[in-house]
Amino acid sequence: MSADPKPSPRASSRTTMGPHDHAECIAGVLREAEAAIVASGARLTPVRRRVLEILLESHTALGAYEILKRLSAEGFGDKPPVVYRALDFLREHRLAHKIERLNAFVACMHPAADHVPAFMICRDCRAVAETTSPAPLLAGDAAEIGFKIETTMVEAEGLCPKCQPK
Amino acid sequence: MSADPKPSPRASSRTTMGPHDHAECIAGVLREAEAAIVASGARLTPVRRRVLEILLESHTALGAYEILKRLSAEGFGDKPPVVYRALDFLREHRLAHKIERLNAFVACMHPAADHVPAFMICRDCRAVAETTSPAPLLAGDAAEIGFKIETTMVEAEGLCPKCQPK
DNA sequence: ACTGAGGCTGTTATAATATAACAGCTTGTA
DNA sequence: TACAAGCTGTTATATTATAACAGCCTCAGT
Repeated sequence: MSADPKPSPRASSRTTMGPHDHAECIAGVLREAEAAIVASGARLTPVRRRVLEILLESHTALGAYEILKRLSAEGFGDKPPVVYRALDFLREHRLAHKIERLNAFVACMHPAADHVPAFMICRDCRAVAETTSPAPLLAGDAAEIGFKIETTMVEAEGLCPKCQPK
Repeated sequence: MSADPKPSPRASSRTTMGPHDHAECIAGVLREAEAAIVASGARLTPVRRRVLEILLESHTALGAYEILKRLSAEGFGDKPPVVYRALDFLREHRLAHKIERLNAFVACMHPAADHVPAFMICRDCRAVAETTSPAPLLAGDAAEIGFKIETTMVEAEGLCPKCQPK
């Protein structure tokens, strides 16, 4: 772990839901992301960096074509592979996750941790809260049938505080 | 619970992976499915029943267009809405699940139980094992931020016993 | 500075997945 | 019989994603 001028907020409290210092949040994640990528020998190029920023700035999960629209408005390419490639890169480096349920993407809120992502997805506004999974899910069942788990994801759908009826 | 001439296998042991009496498996689930649907006042029409059977017969998750191909070969409609509507119906009645990760569908292996589905998905052959989730996942985190969970799903990807290298 | 290798960006084209909207048929009921 | 509800089938289109190739940028070795 590198020295951190200001301690970043508890990883698990980083979500797009509820009150938080968004700018600080973004800066913190970007710092960690940059460090992780450089350490791995890969390059956080302008498109890739911008896609990560767009995801970080968003309070909801974004579809690929939504991200693409913003990229092309800023002078980057406007064809699907541009955004899908950047997303693939970010996902390979664990800086972004795909919310399968929405066919949409979010920035990872704690890139430094090797974790099993778990999401709470608002079906109304698509806000997404990421926490890490509380337990080695399914490990017992997997062992029982000889299945070898490589990645796990938990997706819960419901209503975020804002979208709940009074 | 209704009287059962032969006790069906333990619900959690019903998967498309590993050895089991497939015909018995299918018959058992179909019986439970039919009962649940009749009880709810809905109708298990020929297309719907056939889609459920196709899913039950399969040892892997099936894409909608794959199911549609089989339907149309048997004289049912050959347009996407035909299969998507049947799948929607089955999912509403908890007789089928969508594996978001694969954009594919599987029959529910324990339709009688109100459960949080958890899947182990082979990335090689797409076999899917369903077990019920071991715990009220995320409940603590959800309560903490005021998120109201409606449905949860766990998807683990990896290699099934058959597809693992020796 | 030159050059080749690898990797990144941008493009064309197309594939795969999914839904909206409407017409006509079937089924149960009065 | 005749109506209402709901199911099936259709046309058309939207949305999400990938294959394949061309050109450019970057860096290491010279």
